[in-house]
Amino acid sequence: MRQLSTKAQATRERILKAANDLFYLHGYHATGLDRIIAEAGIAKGNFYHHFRSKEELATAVLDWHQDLAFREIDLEHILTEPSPLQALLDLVTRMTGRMICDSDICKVRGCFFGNFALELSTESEAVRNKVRNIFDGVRQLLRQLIEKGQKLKEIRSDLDPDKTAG
Amino acid sequence: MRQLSTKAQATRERILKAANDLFYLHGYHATGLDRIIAEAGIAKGNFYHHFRSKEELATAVLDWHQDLAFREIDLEHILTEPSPLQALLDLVTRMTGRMICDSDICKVRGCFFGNFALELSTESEAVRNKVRNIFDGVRQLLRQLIEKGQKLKEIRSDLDPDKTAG
DNA sequence: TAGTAAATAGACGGACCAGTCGGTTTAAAT
DNA sequence: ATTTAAACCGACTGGTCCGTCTATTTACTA
Repeated sequence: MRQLSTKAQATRERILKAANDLFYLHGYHATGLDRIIAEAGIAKGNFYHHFRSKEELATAVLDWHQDLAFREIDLEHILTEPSPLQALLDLVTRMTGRMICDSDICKVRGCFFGNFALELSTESEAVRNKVRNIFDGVRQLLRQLIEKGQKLKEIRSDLDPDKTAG
Repeated sequence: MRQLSTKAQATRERILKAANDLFYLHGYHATGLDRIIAEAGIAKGNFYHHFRSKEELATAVLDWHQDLAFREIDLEHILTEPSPLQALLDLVTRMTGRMICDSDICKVRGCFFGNFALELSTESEAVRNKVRNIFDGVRQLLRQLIEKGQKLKEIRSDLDPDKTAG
């Protein structure tokens, strides 16, 4: 990754934040670039200085959102929680908690990555792969917690860890 | 509903079928009208003879798909099945079965209505209401089956039928 | 068979789309 | 102070979007 000045980094961050919110609210196709740059408060040319295309922005937003999600879910806490079963429960609670939206018109806004995949997985291989990697990561995390819980006798040992995680 | 000749009905059906497939595969916004009418083998003007707008097509497709789904799920069988528990299991199995897609690039294509809602619920009140009605219908069906099962002692009576259905 | 409305056709328009490009400002390095 | 490149600007392009328009064919009805 090339070096960015703090100001340029802030610009990039504003773009990602704006795109993240708009994509989540209206979807990828329904969100025009003009709307994103208006929200970010920058000009068109500046956007293309930071991103090659809208698709590249999409993948960058996926990364950005993953970081955000890990922070909000407090992955650190999940990994250090001594009881794997408790860790699992916390993890699932927080993950599902991120998919709720208490507005008049919708109660569920779904999984950010899943929504993205639904709209783009048939069009963009880059997005498809990125989403798959993210899901695989979550699956592995779940599997490890299950295995740990089975060793500590907190979780029934007749369950197949991988399948249960899936 | 005004009377339609058989041929016009067939045309309408072709549009619905094409839109249904394309919307499900690529999503609403990613599917242009030109693509739909090409698939249906008709001209633009003909489309607007049958539908006022793309949005009206969307709601019509929702109705159309609901009919299709009820037929494929064999609602008749569900309602006449003597054991409510068995009926419930069959219903859920068939509903989830409709959300699978065995292609290389995706294993899950999700719920047709849910996908639609995700893309359009923030934009179109008509679509939002229609999807809500459909979901409410399914919820009521589930609730009735649960209540029936509880009367017949097939289902634990300490469950709240409405919440469980939800 | 004449008349009429439904059904079909496709060229066209204005809006908006992602993306480009030449030019300007900012800031760091020499 | 001069140079250089990163950062930024916004008008512009070609294409696609949804939807409109006029014209023509089909089919029923009187």
